[in-house]
Amino acid sequence: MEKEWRRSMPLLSMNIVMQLTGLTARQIRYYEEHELVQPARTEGKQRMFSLDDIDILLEIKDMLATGVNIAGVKQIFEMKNSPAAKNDTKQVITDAQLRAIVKEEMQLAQRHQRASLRQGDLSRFFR
Amino acid sequence: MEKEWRRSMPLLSMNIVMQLTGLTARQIRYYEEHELVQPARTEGKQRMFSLDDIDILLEIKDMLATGVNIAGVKQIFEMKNSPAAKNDTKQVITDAQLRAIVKEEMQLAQRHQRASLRQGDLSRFFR
DNA sequence: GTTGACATGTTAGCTAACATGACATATACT
DNA sequence: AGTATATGTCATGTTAGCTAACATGTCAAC
Repeated sequence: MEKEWRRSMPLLSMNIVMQLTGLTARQIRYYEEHELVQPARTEGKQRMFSLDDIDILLEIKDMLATGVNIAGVKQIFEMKNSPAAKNDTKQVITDAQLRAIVKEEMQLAQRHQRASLRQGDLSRFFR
Repeated sequence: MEKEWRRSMPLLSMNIVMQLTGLTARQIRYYEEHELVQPARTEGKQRMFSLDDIDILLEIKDMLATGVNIAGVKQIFEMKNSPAAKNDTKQVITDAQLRAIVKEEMQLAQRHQRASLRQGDLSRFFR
């Protein structure tokens, strides 16, 4: 309970954070620009980082090194912080639709008419 | 219980899947290449997709449209399927380390020696 | 206060690679 | 027989992520 706010206490300057993370100032600002970190500011607008911020920065560094891009990192962070998000591949096709599709498809195949259903994007029918 | 295997039953051909998802064959193969989908195969090596596959493909399409890249999509999928992964920003810096850092930093600042700790990447000490 | 290191926001530009397209050839379906 | 798919290779546009550079602003110490 005491450690908690100690970790979120903004006491590290840009300079130190650069050393701790191995990131350039430009990179760090870039990540902030994309809302991945929100360091506190002094009255004079200078960034002050907490330990939590450092953790986040190191995580970003990790993921980027893995090949994930900023958009991906953001998505993953959101996923971590939202308790929901647990939905396994949401069901976008109902069984009824399936039956219709397959039936339609078979009819078409049988009639050698690859003209109607087969052309055009049907994805709009789903989700 | 019956619907389950119906959804995972591979019965859709490339052609249909293209219509259903609005993706090109090239795209779908590309995603498979990156192990995001694993469609079944006929004896003649032709892909046969299940409804679950379709769901996955639509999800991929969604995320890519959002700006997430393949690596990100993969990461997110893994995160969904692994029960753990729940770790909020794992602690990479201990309080002891913190004290050392800050102390060191203050001493250095005081002595006007911006030469020792301040240069070099310290990120290797963490994680 | 004045000084000198450090931060800031902004702009401009590089580069590497991601995601697709396109084509060719071979094999599989019906 | 004729379309649909497979696989592989080459090519391409776009843009994400970053560096470099600048002019201005901040902070601590003397």
